[in-house]
Amino acid sequence: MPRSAQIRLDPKSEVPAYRQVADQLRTLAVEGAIVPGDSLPPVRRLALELGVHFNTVAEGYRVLAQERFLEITRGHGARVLDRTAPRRAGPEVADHFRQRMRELIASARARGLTGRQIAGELKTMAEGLEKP
Amino acid sequence: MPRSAQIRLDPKSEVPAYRQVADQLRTLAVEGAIVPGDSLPPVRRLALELGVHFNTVAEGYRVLAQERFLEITRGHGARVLDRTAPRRAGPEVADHFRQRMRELIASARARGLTGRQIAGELKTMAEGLEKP
DNA sequence: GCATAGTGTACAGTGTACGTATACACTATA
DNA sequence: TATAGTGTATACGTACACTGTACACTATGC
Repeated sequence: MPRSAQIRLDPKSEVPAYRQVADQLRTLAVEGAIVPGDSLPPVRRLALELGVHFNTVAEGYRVLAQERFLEITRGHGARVLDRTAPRRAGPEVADHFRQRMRELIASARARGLTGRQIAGELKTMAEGLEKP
Repeated sequence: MPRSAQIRLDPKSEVPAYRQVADQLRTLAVEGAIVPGDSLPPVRRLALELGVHFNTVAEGYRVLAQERFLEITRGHGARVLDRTAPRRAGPEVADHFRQRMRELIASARARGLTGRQIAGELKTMAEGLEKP
């Protein structure tokens, strides 16, 4: 894993630590910051950096292994897989995405972000997705 | 609460039920589907509809009451408040929003949604935010 | 007034999830 | 083959989610 691809845990978050690890690694993989063939740090080393127990990191790795993002082998470490793109998603995936997005936006507005600011963020992300 | 403003729980979700209640009500409030002065259903009735215990719904109501979205009074019920807009958000709110959004997008792509599809969703929402 | 129904609240009990400690099994390498 | 480095398995303490039940407060009809 390139040094630039750092992950950070938020102790105040309601999301459990092992899932933060999984979420952030998945994001890095999808965005191409880590690519197939890359080796992830050993659970003990990453755990030390993040300030948690190595079993917590291992659990995060296992989540991603189950999603076919990683291949884990004893004594060898975790390696990023060349994940075959899943077949076209059904409508429930888009529905779920929309709902979570609505909630996330509502939460941001409730915390003082304006519709204008949020719209700007969304457009920036949309552009990044269309012209990578 | 208008009948059109339905909320639904996903039993398979990793998000606890009481937080699903809070998240969805917050979304409805921010989007204007429920407005100041509206009365929410009694916890026992909503709980029956959702298939959970009324204390679970009550906990969700309390989350929103703490955020100043609701006023709860014994024997009276829960009423939507005229929430004064919070002062301008600091940069950490936007940062947090961006990060969560990245993870949400990555998760959707991992499930088969294409960048094109997601970009379309984002644009639609951005437009909805700018011209309400 | 008073009884009664309707409302949210408090608190204890149960099961589950999270994070940790520790011992183990497998692999690489000298 | 010895040893260090890797992930795995299991047990345990703690906190959390949800429920059951008893309670307190308010509204309403008589």
